[in-house]
Amino acid sequence: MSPSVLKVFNSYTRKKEEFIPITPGHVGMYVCGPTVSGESHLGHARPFITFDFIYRYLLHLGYKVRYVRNITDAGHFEEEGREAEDKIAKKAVLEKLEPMELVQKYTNLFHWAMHQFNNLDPSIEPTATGHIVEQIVMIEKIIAEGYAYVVNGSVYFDVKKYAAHYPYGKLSGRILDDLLETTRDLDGQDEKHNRQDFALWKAAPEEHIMRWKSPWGEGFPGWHIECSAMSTKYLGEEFDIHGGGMDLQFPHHESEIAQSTICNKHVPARYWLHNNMITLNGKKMGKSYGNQIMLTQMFSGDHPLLQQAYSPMTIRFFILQTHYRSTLDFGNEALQGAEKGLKRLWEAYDVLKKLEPGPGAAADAGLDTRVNKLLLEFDEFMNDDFNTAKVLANMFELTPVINSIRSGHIAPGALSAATLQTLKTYFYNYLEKIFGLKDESAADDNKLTGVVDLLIEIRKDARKRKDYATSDKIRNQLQQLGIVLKDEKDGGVSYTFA
RNA sequence: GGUCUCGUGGCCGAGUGGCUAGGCAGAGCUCUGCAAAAGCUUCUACAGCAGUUCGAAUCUGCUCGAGACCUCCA
Repeated sequence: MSPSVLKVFNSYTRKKEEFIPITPGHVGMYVCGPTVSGESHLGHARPFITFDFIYRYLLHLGYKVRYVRNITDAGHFEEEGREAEDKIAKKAVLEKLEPMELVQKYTNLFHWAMHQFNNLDPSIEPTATGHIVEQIVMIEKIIAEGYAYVVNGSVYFDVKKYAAHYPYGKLSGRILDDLLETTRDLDGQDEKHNRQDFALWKAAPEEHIMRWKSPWGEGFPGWHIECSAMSTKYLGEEFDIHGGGMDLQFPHHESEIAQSTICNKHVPARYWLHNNMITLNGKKMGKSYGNQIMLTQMFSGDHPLLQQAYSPMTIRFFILQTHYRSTLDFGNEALQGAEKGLKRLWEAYDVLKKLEPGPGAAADAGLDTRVNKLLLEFDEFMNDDFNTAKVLANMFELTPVINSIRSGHIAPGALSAATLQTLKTYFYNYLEKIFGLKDESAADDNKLTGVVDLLIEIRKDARKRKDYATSDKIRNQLQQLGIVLKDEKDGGVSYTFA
């Protein structure tokens, strides 16, 4: 079988393309991070888990990856054209907190959630407020190039002029004329030459707390410029992958492209990857829809729509079971299905780790071949635009094989030693290294496992004496504590912590 | 209104012309002191209509339905 190459769906060209990094062996990846003006909800989990397994897969392929994910802590306009209220400043007033205190609080919470999900930390996590100077420099350059204009201390990007020379709207499939017709009629837009122009810098009104000095007076940066400035600074004028949610395609990413094209003469990234949304009853989960479930609520189960708590790994697995470019509908039944499926898969993985190869060559050549084929497909599926769903399907097909070897339905020597080793390697690589799943059920307390082991010994003795009352008592009481005992056929006992 | 996407069995979801997706739930059987787990077997699909084709969930058209973006948004 010829080794397949990584192909990714590029939103910019709307095609699956072979992934070829600009610098061989190295990958620069920028992913739009959170706005830390509030708590993260379930929808936010999707992009960060998605780009985490993409990051992990690139590492697995042997690339040196610089993964940059920003923290948007400068806030944007709540309602453009109106009083230009800074989202973060406004909330801070409500909660009577310093803006940076609020930013820190939600940044910490975000980091905590990311670690719950076992997401790897990005290589660099720059903040918008820490890069005001870079943003100002970039804006000056755009003005110098003639693609931005200053009005009353604010700076706007001239989209109309840009569109006359460059393919504006290519990423989002938009036509400028359509935008002209359909852009909402908002108040106070008189500053802009054209409605679709966007702010690079906004003059800060008196009450605005977050403000910085600039050549145009005191103000704060527009939303899109931060990503352009920070990606350019850390990844260069042209880098490999730019990621984010599909809802950022327009206007955010389209604007980034315009800014970078003027400043750097390049579309910033070669491959644009966008994950789809998590929906609730078919509707996108989001603040404005009022249908969001916070991550802390997911983990605790404390929400009217939740029948139970769902662990971070359950959510991660739930997301992995779907292709990242498909919408994923939230539901208790679906989450519970994911929880059980993950448990079954993980238990088989635990069994696999302990399997010893049988003597000699594969006793069942047909099975041996089938197992190898399923394993090799893992790489093919991942190379085909990160099809984690198909990899997991193959894992589930291998699960009965693993369990059958353990239970004796399949002879231990049915698989060759080499195949068994490959099986172990692939499961480790995919489950732990690439998919980033981890065991949540394990007790992290040696004393506890010692006590459980002791109880199991006592129960074994009881069963030998056919003292089932005692043995059942031990099993039932432990179960009430969330420790589930299973009698194996070979006389052993395994247990899991709920 | 404009642009675009989607509609798969009880639930979640793979899948771009022919071959079983997979998970969860349900049913039966085997194993087991009992239970749990596991193994084996099994029931529900491709929104509707028409067309292209030897053959379509997969291509085309229409109808119905849902959603996304056009404003902050993962």
